[in-house]
Amino acid sequence: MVTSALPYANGPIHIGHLVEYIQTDIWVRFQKLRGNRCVYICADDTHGTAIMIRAGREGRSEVELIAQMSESHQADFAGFGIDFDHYGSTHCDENRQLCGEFWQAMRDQGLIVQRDVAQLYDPESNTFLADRFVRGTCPNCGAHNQPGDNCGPCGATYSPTDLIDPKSTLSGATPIVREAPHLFVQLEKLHGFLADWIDQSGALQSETANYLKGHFLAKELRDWDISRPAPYFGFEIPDAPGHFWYVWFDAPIGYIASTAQWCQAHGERLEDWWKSDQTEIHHFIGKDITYFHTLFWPGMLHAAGYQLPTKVHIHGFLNVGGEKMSKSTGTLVAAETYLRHADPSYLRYFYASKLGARVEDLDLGPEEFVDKINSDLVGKVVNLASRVGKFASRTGLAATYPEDGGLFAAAAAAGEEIAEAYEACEFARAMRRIMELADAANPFVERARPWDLNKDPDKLDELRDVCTVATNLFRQLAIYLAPVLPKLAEQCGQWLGDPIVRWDQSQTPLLGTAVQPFQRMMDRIPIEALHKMIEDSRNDDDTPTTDPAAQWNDSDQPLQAEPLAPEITIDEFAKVDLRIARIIEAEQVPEANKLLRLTLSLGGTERRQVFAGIKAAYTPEQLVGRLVVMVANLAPRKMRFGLSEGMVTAAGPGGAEVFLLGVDEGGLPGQRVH
RNA sequence: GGCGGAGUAGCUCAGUCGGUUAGAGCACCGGCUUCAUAAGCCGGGUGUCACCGGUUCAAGUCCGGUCUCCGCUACCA
Repeated sequence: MVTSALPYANGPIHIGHLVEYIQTDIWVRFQKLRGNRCVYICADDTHGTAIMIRAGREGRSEVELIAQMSESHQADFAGFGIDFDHYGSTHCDENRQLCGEFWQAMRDQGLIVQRDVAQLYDPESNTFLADRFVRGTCPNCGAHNQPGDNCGPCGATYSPTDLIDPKSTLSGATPIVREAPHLFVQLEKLHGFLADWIDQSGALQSETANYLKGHFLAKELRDWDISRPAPYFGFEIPDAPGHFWYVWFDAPIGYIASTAQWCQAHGERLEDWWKSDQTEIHHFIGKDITYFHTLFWPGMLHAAGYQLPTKVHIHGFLNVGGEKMSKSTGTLVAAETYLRHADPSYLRYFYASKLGARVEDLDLGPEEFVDKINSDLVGKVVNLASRVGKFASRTGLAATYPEDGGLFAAAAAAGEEIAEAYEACEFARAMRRIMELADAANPFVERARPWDLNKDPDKLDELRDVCTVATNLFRQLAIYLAPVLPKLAEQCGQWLGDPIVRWDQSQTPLLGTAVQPFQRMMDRIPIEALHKMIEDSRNDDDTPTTDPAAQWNDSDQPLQAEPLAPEITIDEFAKVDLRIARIIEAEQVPEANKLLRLTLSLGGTERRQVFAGIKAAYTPEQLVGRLVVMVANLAPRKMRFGLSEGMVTAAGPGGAEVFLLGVDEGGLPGQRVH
């Protein structure tokens, strides 16, 4: 039983998602090629506030929205050769029923408690507001238009009910605080079980087990808020009318529900797949949803008497060109956009060549991508077939395997090692070994010189022998690569009239058979294709840029990261007393990670001590003597290292990217900024 | 600050149990070749194995420490 995480029905599939689905699909295809019984299950994750809001905004029902989204997801996956045994939806009767079963089990074991929760409620939309649907003024620093859970500028975390002047992003209305009963899972009651499972089962990569032990298991596990009051798009809780299961409760159960549908269609028993110790259960997920799958989910399975995962395979995120993907730079490439510009096999191979079994982010560099495809796949693998293709079609394959200097035997012997790498999800290692075999195969053709043999009619047998060797070496590669490149395996099978269906076909040469006319199997990719893809992707979502004098090409990213605050009056601005100040002392605060201690002079004897979070951006030496702009009438604040009596103005996202505001020539300490 | 990962050729990375002169692919240079998709073959490496110290007959590898980068996490005006 193998699953990938259920994609949320709120947006299209992009190349970041595809890391996981390609990784899983390769592993599943490998298992099947090895003759293992293996079922690959997935589904759309369809519930929650976001879906409800979006459907409302688009003026259609949730059911319509998720149906359309499911169709588009499945088309994207099909385009990349992701071969699910079944693709379902969390919004189905099977799931509702299974959720009820899990719920009852958890009730029976006394894991559920009820408590009132004060939450912001939008009286206009008649909706409780999730954190991200509220914006307001940060209670800590006063920054405007901040989201409901944390403040961008100061990083403070708080509850949305703490926000000053909160506004609903749905209606713009001022939310009211409303108490509503919520149901909680007392996860702490499963603490011992989870600790044992994480420690003993071997289901988790060591770094993940370590992370959980350090961050969650070290203290008491908090109750998990598992219900949402109406209105909510999801399943109503049978014994708590007006309350719905939180989407993260029914989503993983969707794995089982989707399996149930598959069972029904194929005459299988669900128990054999989810309640049998004869069946391995493998989840492939991204690191962002680690704790749902390593704490809540095992707890739920345990409570309901289902089999626990054999392995939770966790992968990292995709970067593009060394940076996080982003819409504005066009690196967040939609699956559909990719397919307009490049062959899906390329991405499958590229990811395979980068993926290991650890939780590590991977990087897609356009140059590296093009190099790998053109050198490895086209130059080495496919070209091997291509260079004898024409001759082989004429001669066919010899009846007995000719002398090849041990090449075929060596490649056959490498099969187990390659298989082990696949099995362990060390795809990069597998690809490396396969390319070594391809490297060894090409010199054979060179030395045998089939093009010379071809000119001499008397040497037809010799030519056939050479073709037999080269063709079989290619076929071995195609078999080893079949999990990654199913299309190539298919092409190879058609060419030689012998479909690739089993791994151990790599151990025996194909002999005494005719060969179909050779057709090219794969094209080189020009780097421009990737540039166009990114260009195209940038245009995909954004309106065309109407740039009259955009000669500086400034990104809109900073503004998006921190949208404009609400309008204020001149009087409100006047309350802020900004002054020019001179930094007369600057020193490190050894215990602080980000802070420098500054002494500012406002001229004369007026001094202020300020702690500024600019340590990563400036050294004390760079600062002494500089004029800066400070907030001079800010209430003093006691910090761990002393009293901070003001604030130095600076811009930038933070860390080393902090830029102090300067003062042009002539400004004097103590002068007010108007 | 805590936890985890990484640092080896211009780039991407192998390097097993400590054991010969530290490797591969790509890129680059020279030659050969013309079957093949301007593909292929042969040859070409002067690397501070991040740094310092230790153990050892022997350290890229083991131990201790330091630095840098990445991820998560905390603190942070």
